[in-house]
Amino acid sequence: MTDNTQRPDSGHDSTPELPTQYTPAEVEGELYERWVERGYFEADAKSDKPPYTVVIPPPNVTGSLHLGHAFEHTLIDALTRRKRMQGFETLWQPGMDHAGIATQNVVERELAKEGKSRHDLGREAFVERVWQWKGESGGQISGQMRRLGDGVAWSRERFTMDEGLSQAVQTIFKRLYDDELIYRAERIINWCPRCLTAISDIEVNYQDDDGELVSIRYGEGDSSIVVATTRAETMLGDTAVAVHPDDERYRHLVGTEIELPLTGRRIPVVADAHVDPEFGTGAVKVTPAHDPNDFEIGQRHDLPAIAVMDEHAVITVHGPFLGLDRMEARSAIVAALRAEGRIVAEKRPYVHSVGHCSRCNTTIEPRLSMQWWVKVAPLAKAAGDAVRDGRVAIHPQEMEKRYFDWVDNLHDWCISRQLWWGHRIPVWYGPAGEVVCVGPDEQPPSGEGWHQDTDVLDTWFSSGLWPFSTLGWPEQTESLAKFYPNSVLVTGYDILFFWVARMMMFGLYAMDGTPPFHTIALHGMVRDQFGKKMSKSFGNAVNPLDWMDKYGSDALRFTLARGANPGVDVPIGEDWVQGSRNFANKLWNATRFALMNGATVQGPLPAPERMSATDRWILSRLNTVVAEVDAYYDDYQFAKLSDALFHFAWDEVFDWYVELSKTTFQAGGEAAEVSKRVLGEVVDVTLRLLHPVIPFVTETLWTALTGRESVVIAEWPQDSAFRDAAAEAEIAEVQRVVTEVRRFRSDQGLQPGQRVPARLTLAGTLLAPHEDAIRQLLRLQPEGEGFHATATLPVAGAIVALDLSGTIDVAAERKRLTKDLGLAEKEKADTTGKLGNEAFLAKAPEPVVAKIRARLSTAEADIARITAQLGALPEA
RNA sequence: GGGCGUGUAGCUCAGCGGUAGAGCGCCGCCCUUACAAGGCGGAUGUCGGCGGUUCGAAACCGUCCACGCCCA
Repeated sequence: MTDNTQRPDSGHDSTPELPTQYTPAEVEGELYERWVERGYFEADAKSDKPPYTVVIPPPNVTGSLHLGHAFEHTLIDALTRRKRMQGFETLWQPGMDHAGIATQNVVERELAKEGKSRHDLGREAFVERVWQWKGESGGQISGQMRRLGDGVAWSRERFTMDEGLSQAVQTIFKRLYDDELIYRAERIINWCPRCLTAISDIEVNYQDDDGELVSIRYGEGDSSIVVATTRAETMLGDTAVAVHPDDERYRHLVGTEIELPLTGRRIPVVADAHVDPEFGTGAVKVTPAHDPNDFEIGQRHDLPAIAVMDEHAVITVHGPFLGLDRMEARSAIVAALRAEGRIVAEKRPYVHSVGHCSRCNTTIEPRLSMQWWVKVAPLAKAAGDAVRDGRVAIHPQEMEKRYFDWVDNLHDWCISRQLWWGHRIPVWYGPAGEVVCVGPDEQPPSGEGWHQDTDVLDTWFSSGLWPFSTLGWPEQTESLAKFYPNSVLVTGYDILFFWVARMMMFGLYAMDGTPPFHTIALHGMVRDQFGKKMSKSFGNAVNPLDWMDKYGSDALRFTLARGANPGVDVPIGEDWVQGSRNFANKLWNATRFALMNGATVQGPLPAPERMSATDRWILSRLNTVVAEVDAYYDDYQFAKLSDALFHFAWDEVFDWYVELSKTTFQAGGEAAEVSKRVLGEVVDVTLRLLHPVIPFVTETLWTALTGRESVVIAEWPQDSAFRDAAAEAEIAEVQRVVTEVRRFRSDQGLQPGQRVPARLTLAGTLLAPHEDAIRQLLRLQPEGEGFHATATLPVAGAIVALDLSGTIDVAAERKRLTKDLGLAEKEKADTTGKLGNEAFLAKAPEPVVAKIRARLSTAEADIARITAQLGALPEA
């Protein structure tokens, strides 16, 4: 790794020329390429530094960078850049997942344009075609991550379909199979009739749709029962009607058979405790092959399951409805029933919750089918326990509840997909009904009648292995030994159930009970500037690349970081990005000022005795901020740390320290030399503190200031423990007097630049050493001959007398003073009231009482001062 | 239906038991030699409603109202 020492050619005899405005677009790309070339982001498994490992929840190979990625990556990049500066061997692992359904969809659409389907190509050629697509147009996000500045170890980039990761998949499948945690079973699954595959429960989105609720009379006369349904087409597959066992209305019918309309079939009436007697008529139709609840009722009562649709959700039952799509069939069947006089009631629209495919939004068709499953109970138990017993921490902690609710109530996970793109299930079937699961080092059985399962595995089956498969598992690699477990997983709370739970289950299982990460840091969703969800259809989605082009990557990153409160959604608007750009520009110009005035980082800091109170104040504050920022980082409080740095840099360093130092630099001499070193220190440390969040502008400025190689490999600042409360109090007085007099000047309508003769009486106050600076900041001239004070402002024990040449706006001044007097009197009344309350005096802690006493005496002093000033004003 | 969460300045949000804050926006003055992507000054809130606990409540408890999210 490169040594971060002074470059020989970077003497400070000549000040580097910086333009007056910062143009990010000119430098960002070049800086990033330099960082990568120099290998700053690579991680060495042989290093003796302590490891810090983060995996990116692998983005989808079909995707491109959106604000959600930009947000998450900003947080991860900030964490890892700081750790790298702190001397950790830092690995941020990049890569993508193969996104089975999404990718297959993309390539099938391409084929469709050529008038072909995947079946025209055949499986092998199709998969070949997908690889070709991936090579040409997949993985755009990798390039876009460079734009953002992500410090990832590119040489380690992985893809879930890589050879090594596929080995990992086969290995864990075999182990789980041998442990009887993977099994094959026929159940009702979520079927997408467009994607033509099963999907898992969490890939189904429920939304309220307008449907119809139709009440149908089954049977005849006294033995008829009315059932209500939103899915009339499934009645063709009904094999029972169910009622609650305690329901008096139907007790006499339980055990009898009634006729199922349109079919001529007779079906039993069964009693099942799961039927809600309060809902509708209290009787439900039972279609075991097309509804998960009905399937269970069917199991309990040994009912046949009659499938009435094919994989496209087209009716397969012979008769007038054969070949109709499920929606067409619904209308046709309702019409036929109506013609028979069997429709008792119709409610339309009937709003109810309907499942949709999260990939294509097609309505899910529950379907009875043979699939592969993971038995999650023992795995989920372990995943829950790891958090319960504190081996894994969730930030913010409130999110633990959601995690437990989820892992403690997990259903078995359907992992087989009827796709061609993905990891093919390593199970072979033999001619005599043999089933053989094949491990990665084994030869699959061959010969007459043997064939491999045609399904592939859920993409999450492979991305769940990501925290260790990327490190070479199942091989016992150096990287695995060095970098597992990961330090932290940073991801959105919406992903808790997707990747997080799976990574936890697989990590604990595969790595002998070692969880995949110590900490799960959850962030919110990016929203627009009004807090609305971003969506293409709503038209408020933003392409982060546009904002990066316009304002720079740093501006986007800083805006996102400033909004990042743990687990809370972050709104973002262009105005705010602009504000962040302005901050970067301010930083730029402040550093320019420092360079123009000879700020230096050479040599040790002067001893405190040699420094002015101003120097000691800013160093005291600087160290306080270092400590604050560290605490916020350790608690994943990105908004807080960004805000602390923003305010320290702008409100304290730029607005006050830099302004105060101007007087020092003008005067020259020893004090100026000391301040040059202090200013250099303050800017240097501030840039290093900001670097993890805004890497580009800080790199440019820091290298210009220090002449060193790169801030990426600079040391993270440490709190030197230097504090100077006296200096802080002294500068607070300076700020107070300057602000007071500025306010007076503004009220009096004086132009900011207008020089005013003044007499300052500062003797005996903390302000005495600061007369020059105060005069400079307030544009006060020395009192010349014929000085005549027309306004006298007592503040902080000092007196500032101004000669406004006899003209002062008495009305404006009286108005202001009256307002201040009112505030002071209210303060006096409030505090007097509290101090007159014996219960308060008896029960409130002493520091609080002391504080109230201090406020009272301040208020009284203010009242005396202001009253005197008002008395001294000429009559209007 | 079950669970979680949120209502604080025009907007977006911090604060979570001891003087109501920030960013952006707004008003006024200013191109003061680092910066107009800037400087200085200013205005703005019965902290959703009602009860309670407390010496003291934006904060804690109860309740109501209004939103939002997740799960079924």
